[in-house]
Amino acid sequence: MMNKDRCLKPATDEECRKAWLTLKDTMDIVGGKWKLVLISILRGGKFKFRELAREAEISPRILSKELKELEMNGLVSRTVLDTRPITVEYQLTPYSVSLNKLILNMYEWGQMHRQKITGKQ
Amino acid sequence: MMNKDRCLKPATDEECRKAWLTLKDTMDIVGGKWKLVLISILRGGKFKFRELAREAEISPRILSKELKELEMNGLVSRTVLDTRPITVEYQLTPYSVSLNKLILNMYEWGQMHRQKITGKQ
DNA sequence: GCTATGGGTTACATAAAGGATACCATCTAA
DNA sequence: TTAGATGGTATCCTTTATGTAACCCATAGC
Repeated sequence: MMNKDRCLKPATDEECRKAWLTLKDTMDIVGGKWKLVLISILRGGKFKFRELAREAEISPRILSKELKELEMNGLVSRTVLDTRPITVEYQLTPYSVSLNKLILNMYEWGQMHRQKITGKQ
Repeated sequence: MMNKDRCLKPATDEECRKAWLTLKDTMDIVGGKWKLVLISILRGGKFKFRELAREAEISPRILSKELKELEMNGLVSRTVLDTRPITVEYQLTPYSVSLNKLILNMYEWGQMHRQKITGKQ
């Protein structure tokens, strides 16, 4: 139990399966080619749809899909502004902050690993 | 700078791009359908090729590919035993421990997020 | 020789992800 | 009235990921 909590070493097949499903949940939300790119960009502030498309060099179709998913998961909010013509702003939600530790970990591990394979330059 | 180190909020496009590439490195190694499943299973000890295939319910073709990638990245070691017929054992390397924090973070976030969307049961 | 087990590989098929292009609708300013 | 910006959607296509089935090689037991 302690063991499981500290290093997630599942003792039984059941536990292993549950652990995997939970990891998969996370991967579904943060994985794929664009999710983390968009989150990174949105850390810079508010963006309109086309601004974001230009910034990330992503096609509108994919951008639309990704933003919907991020919005559904409570990580991004969409605000329609009553301007002429109407504009839509996307920004990170306060909840998205909960990902900070994870993203930082991924970043650190990637950096460490790169140093390891390129010979600790 | 400090900001970047603590919450990875890239200030420039360059930084944003570099951050993304580093995150992508990590995703390449740990992402996909099988990598984390196999790592989870291998936490249980040594496994032979077919044992692992049975355990994970993965086809030999994919298993072979995944194991090669994990091995290339120094996370899994492959040992040929001089038995009749020869057998091959796969196990996690000491280096794989470096992923523990990341995996635990992913697990915790997934758990927390699930509680959030299912209404904090 | 026949069959079984272990460790895979090869060839082929399907599913999922991502991309390109064109387009729709609304509005404004020229 | 035409052109350009806004926020997208629809259609089609390519690439990558994953799966299935059959097969190869070696050894051991019968």
